[in-house]
Amino acid sequence: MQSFKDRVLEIVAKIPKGKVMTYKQVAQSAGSPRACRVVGSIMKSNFNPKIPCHRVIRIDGKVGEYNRGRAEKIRKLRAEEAIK
DNA sequence: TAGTTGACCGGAA
DNA sequence: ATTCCGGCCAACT
Repeated sequence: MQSFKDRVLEIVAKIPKGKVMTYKQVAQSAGSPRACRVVGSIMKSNFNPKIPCHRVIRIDGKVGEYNRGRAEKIRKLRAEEAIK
């Protein structure tokens, strides 16, 4: 039995290149569509290169926050053509 | 065990 | 259009 945290990490790690998922979408895929806040908290607590958290953005299309800086996150997304 | 926190979302002013 | 407030749920202390 994996915790919600592990499940979210697994889903985020499965996000294909050039694709982006919203926090809510990830939370829903993890089993709790209303735990969008928890998803963010999980990521900052489990940041590792296997988890492309820069592909997880807000539902509004904004990048949200990032442990290394939003500019860096946006740059990566643009490099993958995941966003405008 | 209970309380606080938060990389969010949605609605209201 | 932007800004404020409340809610929701899991992790952390």
